[in-house]
Amino acid sequence: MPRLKHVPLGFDLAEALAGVRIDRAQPIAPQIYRALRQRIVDGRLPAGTPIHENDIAALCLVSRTPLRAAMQQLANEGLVVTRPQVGSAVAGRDRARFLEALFVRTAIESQIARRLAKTGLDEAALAPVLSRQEDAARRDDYATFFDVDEEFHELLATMARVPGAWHLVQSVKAHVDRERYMLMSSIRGRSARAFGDHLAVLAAIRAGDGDAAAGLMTGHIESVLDESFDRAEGPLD
Amino acid sequence: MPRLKHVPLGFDLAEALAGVRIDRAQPIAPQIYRALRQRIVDGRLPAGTPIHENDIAALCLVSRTPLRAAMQQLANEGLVVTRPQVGSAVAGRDRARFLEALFVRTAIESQIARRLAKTGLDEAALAPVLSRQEDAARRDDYATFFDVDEEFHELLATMARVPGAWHLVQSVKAHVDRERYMLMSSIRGRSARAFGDHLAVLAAIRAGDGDAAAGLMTGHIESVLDESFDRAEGPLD
DNA sequence: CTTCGTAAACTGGAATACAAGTATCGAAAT
DNA sequence: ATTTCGATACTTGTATTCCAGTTTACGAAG
Repeated sequence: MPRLKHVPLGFDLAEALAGVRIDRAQPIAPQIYRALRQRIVDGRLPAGTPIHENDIAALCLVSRTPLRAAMQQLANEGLVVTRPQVGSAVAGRDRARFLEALFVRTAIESQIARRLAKTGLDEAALAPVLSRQEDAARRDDYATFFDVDEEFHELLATMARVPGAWHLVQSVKAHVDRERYMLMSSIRGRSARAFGDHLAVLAAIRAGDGDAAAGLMTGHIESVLDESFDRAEGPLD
Repeated sequence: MPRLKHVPLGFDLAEALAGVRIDRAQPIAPQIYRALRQRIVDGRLPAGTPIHENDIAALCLVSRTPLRAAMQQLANEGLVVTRPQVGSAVAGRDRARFLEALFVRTAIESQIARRLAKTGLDEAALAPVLSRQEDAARRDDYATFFDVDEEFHELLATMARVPGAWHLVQSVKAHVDRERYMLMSSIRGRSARAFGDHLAVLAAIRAGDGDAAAGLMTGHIESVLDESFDRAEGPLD
């Protein structure tokens, strides 16, 4: 049986896909997509894990059709690699792709910061998100800060009237988030630092200094580089 | 029969899809995707054209399965809108989406210019593309200049070591290209002007002036705005 | 004549069945 | 013993079939 080997030791696929609950009343493909994406990002599906459409479909109790739709989107984002008539697998962590994702994020989000410096902020919409961030930062709870951070950046894109740009950022963000998840547990005080970054960016925006806001945003996004990427350099396919 | 009406008068779908030739020896879905995308961009499939999967599949002599894969990608890029259980149609021209696409292009490509100002250019790879541009510009042949322009921008992304970023730009570029196709025939000397823009950007890059290069690139990309978008403001769905 | 209800038919979504291609494993020959 | 050739089995890709939801059209009633 020419199944792709290199399954990371006694790794149980069923366990990794345990918590997949499908709401049959809603479109299935996006649900499968989100479930797989989340599991790839947080490491429950490590790089190199073979993705056999039949197996996954059976484990998730869905047919191959919606699964394939999800797989195609995943492949389009570079999260899985699929060789026709051979098989698919979770894409290996690739430094070049990671740096590209970082490039795209900084390019788009720094431009968003620049624009907001001209157009101004919607402080009313910002306040609740900031308060949640402050709370998470105070408790140094990076797991929830992770989610609130997402909210924050999305809100900025919405305020800049480019929600579609945020959609695009999300499609590459997975590669950044994979690294962030690796680093999450090891760093202390990381939430507080990120929160500080946010406040600095906002201050520059309020001051109307577009260049400064863009630079601070770039630095904030690239701060993930500070915590040694190389340490986690895993094996590539 | 609850088929989506509003077919643009006596518009023949079969004629618009006349030149679709499928190479059965290669994956079908990408071929269908490219064919439809091109026809939407160049106007052969006008905004609002209903896309009935059965009809299209029959006209292209393929099954619905690969067609649906193409449609999903098209929908993801916003080129077609699909209401579940109702039907799909070519997306209407949307000024907001167009401006967003422009925003993303300028954000990424100006950043590419900035980076190249630091890292330098690969003049050897650049030369042939430039010569083709000059030739097209001299003949004021905007149709072929259109293609060479594509090459140029892609080459810049490759030289900046972010080919994936270009892939992302392409996914939004369709919305910009739709406008460009509208304006193509009406403007004279447009190729020469665009070529001049390119030379200016390259000069700034060679001079190592990142800010200037970024600004020139932004101006070049946004030059499509000069030729009155509003003139072609079509009906929205 | 207008409005509401019902039914039919078309649509997209999912599941199943079929075809083509490749890598692996084994056997045979050198 | 090693290398090469062939068969087998598993994979993705494509086609076909089936199902459920929604909309529109038609008819009846007020």
